[in-house]
Amino acid sequence: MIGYDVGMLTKSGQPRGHSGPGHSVTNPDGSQGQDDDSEGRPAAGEARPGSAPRDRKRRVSMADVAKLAGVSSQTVSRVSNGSPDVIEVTRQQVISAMNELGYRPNSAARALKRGSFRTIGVILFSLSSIGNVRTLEAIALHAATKDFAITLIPVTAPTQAEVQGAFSRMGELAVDGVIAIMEIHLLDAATVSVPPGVKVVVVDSNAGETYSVVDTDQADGAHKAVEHLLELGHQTVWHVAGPEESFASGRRQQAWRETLLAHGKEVPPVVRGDWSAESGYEAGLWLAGQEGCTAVFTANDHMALGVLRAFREKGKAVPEDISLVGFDDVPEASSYSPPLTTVHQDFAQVGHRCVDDVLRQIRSNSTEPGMTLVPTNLVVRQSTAAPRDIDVSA
Amino acid sequence: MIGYDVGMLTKSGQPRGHSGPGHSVTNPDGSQGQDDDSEGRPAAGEARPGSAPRDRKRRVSMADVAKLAGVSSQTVSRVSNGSPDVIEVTRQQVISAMNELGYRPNSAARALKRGSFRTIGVILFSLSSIGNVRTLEAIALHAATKDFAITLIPVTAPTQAEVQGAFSRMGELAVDGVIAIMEIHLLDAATVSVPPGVKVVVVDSNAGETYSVVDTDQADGAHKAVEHLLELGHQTVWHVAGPEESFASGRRQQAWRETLLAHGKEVPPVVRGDWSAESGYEAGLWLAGQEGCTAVFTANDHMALGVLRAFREKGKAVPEDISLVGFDDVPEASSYSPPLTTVHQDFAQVGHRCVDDVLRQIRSNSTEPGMTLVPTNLVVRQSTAAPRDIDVSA
DNA sequence: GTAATAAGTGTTTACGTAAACATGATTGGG
DNA sequence: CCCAATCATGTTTACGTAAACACTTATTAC
Repeated sequence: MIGYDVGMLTKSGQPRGHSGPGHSVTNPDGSQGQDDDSEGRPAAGEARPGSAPRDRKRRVSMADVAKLAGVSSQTVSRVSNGSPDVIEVTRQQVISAMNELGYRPNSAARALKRGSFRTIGVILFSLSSIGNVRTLEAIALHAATKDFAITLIPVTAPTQAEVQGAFSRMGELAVDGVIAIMEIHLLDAATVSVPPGVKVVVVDSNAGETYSVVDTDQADGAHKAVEHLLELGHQTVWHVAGPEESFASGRRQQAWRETLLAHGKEVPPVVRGDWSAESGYEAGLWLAGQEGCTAVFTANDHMALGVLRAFREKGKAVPEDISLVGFDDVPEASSYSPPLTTVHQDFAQVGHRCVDDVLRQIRSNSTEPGMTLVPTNLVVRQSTAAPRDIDVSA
Repeated sequence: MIGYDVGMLTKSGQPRGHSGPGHSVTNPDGSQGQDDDSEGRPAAGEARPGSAPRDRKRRVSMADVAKLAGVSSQTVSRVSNGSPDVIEVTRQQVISAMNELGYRPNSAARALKRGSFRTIGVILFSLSSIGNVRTLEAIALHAATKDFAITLIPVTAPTQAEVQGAFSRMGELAVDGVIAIMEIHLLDAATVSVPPGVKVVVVDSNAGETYSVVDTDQADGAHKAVEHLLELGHQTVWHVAGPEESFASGRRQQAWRETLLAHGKEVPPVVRGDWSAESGYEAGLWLAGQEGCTAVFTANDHMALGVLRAFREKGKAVPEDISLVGFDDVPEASSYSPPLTTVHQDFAQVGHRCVDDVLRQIRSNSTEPGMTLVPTNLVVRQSTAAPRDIDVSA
């Protein structure tokens, strides 16, 4: 995966000439080109004798293509939309006219006529969490395969007002459906009104009864993490939770607690962080001083990183003195010291399902909610082991 | 920043007992086959034979509002666009009619008429790098303040064909300008043709003479990193570079080399990684075995994380045995062990400038390229120190 | 051979908005 | 008091596309 490139600074910049002339449709500064049309177009906006180099050359429309190809604009439309009712010869004429003029369908007009934009809006508060980013990426990629575009609707602050604002802008935005990625519980149907007919899917929230929800199976993941530690022989498992406002955090914490109780274990006090590595560090400092703490489950990997640092500074070895499990499986988790045992979230899957669900709603023109939980799996690395004083080998 | 929620486990996990009854759960391996569907192209629409409770209530249009308010639709348009030429009484009538009917402007029609969508397209290959993500976030936020929306145009593979495809889709996409975030040098003007009139800004590439470019001042950052290590008294600085295709990597490497040469230092062989922590780990294993290696500059923080792990495993202490500097200043860098000295990139600034530049081009209707370099600054933490055998205190 | 289809293409129209132009009402200067 | 200027509003039109329908031919059915 890595190579040694001794001293090689040869300005390797240029990726093979690839000059291939072939088909230079457009000169970026293209003063001219654009052939056709020298025969005076009725609109004649060109006049502008004075300075003003407005090269506001009207875009090529179907009518232009139709004229060149010697057909009606409706036929051009049919070709453009792949209608089977066009004879091959005509189709070729139209296509070559399209190429000659560099025709591109105008999506505004198309959307106006069709009443659909083939676009999905994604509302998100922040891209600072790995999960949001990966989910967004998956959404974008999957939507692209369905020929849908993605419009981003950032929300600057996680307040009711902001979210409400984002939703009400929906109505006027060029969007057929909406995916809201919110890790905060702001989506009470009571307080946020969505324009009628807008299809919504929510990631990670409590809006389950009003809108479709897609999410990682948080409880399942936390359960697996805790079970793993208990099976190794730990008496109980401590927990570094995420911020209180986060639903994901809440669900992980709840599952952690329930799993402990189900095994008849004591439930230690919760340490609460804010997802950041820094807060994990502080939590770790405190945990390192707790008697009998041999196993810790942190609600995400970044906090686990902070915990690791704190433990190292306090002379606690991982996993010899304390075992640690994270959540997320960020790409770097395998390079922590030691490599982190963690719960892998399949964000790609989450994004995929989101798109499928909005498209389902758009197709069926209904807003009937569904719920999808994407399973997790535990990735065991080297940050967990049996506790010192217990022998489970027997 | 973190609070101790001691013992407070009493149901605190479950914010508002929202355990949600009812509500069908769709199994991930979804029996609901509706996946790969026939959605591809809208060849034949709907067909919907029987019932079809299409509540296709035509959307409220200006005409409806006009009728209710007893004015012409043009007056509604004026109110909608904040024209000053409407008398207050009339304006209020229109506004209340709007509210009553729940009118929202139709952006398709608006765009068709205006020839502008107030939308910026962002082409990106991947969201896996921190920089891209943070830049995108900044772009989205800043564009929002300018009342522009963001459309995502993901490119699945960093090939010429893909990028070309993305650009030619531009023409038909509802986009007034484009920001391309590409860390790969694929944007030769010769091979990629942009539809005429499309305003382009490129982040991190070599397209400087054709398109506007905005980027972090990579050379400056690398220079600062190397200078810092040399000032501490190290004889030279080793380098873990990013992948060869990356321009950012190339510039950092080049600046590293030039700085060493400027100080008359020897230039050690380059170790090449691929940005991942894993590749950093491998690089670190190799570096740990090199005689005289006391200072390392890695081209990003994640690789530095891997290097740290390798050094720890090889018994090399940081910074006592080897000093280490990263690049990016990811949020967790301060929680590495030890906290990492690194070059901070101001991605927010980069995104901000991108938007400003596209908007400039859109406003002036020119595509005249500009170039903006955003300065970096070195964040000194605890991974760097003077080498063992040198005394710089004098 | 004629009627009934079907296939391929053209014509008309509507989508919702806003620019350009037109109208009617008010004002003010001489 | 009239003409011009200004203001507030109405009317017409065009933006580019695609649905609905109309119109030719060719093909098939009898």
